[in-house]
Amino acid sequence: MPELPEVETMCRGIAAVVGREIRLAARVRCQRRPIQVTPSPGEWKKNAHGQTIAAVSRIGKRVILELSNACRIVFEPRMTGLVLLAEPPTTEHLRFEVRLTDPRPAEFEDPERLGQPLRLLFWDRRGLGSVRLLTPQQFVETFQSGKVGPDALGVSPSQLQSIFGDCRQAIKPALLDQKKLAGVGNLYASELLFRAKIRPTLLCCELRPPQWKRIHQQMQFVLQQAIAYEGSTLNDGTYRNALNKEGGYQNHHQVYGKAGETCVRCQHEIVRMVQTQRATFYCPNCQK
DNA sequence: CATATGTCCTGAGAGC
DNA sequence: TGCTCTCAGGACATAT
Repeated sequence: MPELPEVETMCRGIAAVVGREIRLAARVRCQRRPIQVTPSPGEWKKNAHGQTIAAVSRIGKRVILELSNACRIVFEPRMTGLVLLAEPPTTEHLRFEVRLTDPRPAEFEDPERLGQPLRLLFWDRRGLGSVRLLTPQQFVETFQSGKVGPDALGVSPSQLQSIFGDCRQAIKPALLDQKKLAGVGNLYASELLFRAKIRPTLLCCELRPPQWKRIHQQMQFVLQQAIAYEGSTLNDGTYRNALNKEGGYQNHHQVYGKAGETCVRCQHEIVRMVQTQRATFYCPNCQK
């Protein structure tokens, strides 16, 4: 479930692609039902092949490659998508490949691949993700204001309050609305509200400035710390960084997936509930 | 417009 | 052991 920290880790992990030229960018044939790849192979050839990757960036939970012709390649991992420079976890779910010019940086040297170009891969077990090539105009239309909210790591406490303050939704499902705020997903929403000592069911319009300040503070803390640990690899082992290594933040979760366990602050039992069809974990004693 | 629900997908784990 | 069923949730389409 790549959220902001996992997608940021992917971006950092593929920084070596910047400055390289795209030799080929195409779907990989696999036995599974195909993921969404747009536009047509002909358009990919016209607008991606031969272009240099000018920059790697992130918009919310998407990885963006900016090309020298100002087109963008957008990777959307959704539930199980991975952007990799290493060999994928399985060849079965390999979906898309970007072949880049040599030489590769030394840390990616693999004797078995000598003489082959550096490959940037998109792997997706469940196949809910997508890969898109957007023209500059399409890129602006896709991400213009209103389509995606400000980044969760770039907002101020007062901005947070102005985004959510009038909302009559509960705070936890509201945090998941990417049109309001980009980057927070189901796992980190529970974690940050626990640390902020805010009950997930409180309506946004009931929250006061001191509470928004705590939410802001713990949102920055949790997301930054999760980035430092290269994201969370849950028990299913799906999430990996760009070199196919596990993240480490799952060892620092305090409530997510911990129903029935003891609260680290007050020893009360952690509870699982469902809000808008998503699991929420919290401590009923110390989240007021 | 705001908020809620249904849909896609695979594989792990539960229960019998 | 081996089968069936449920569940996980990101983003979008559709419904209220």
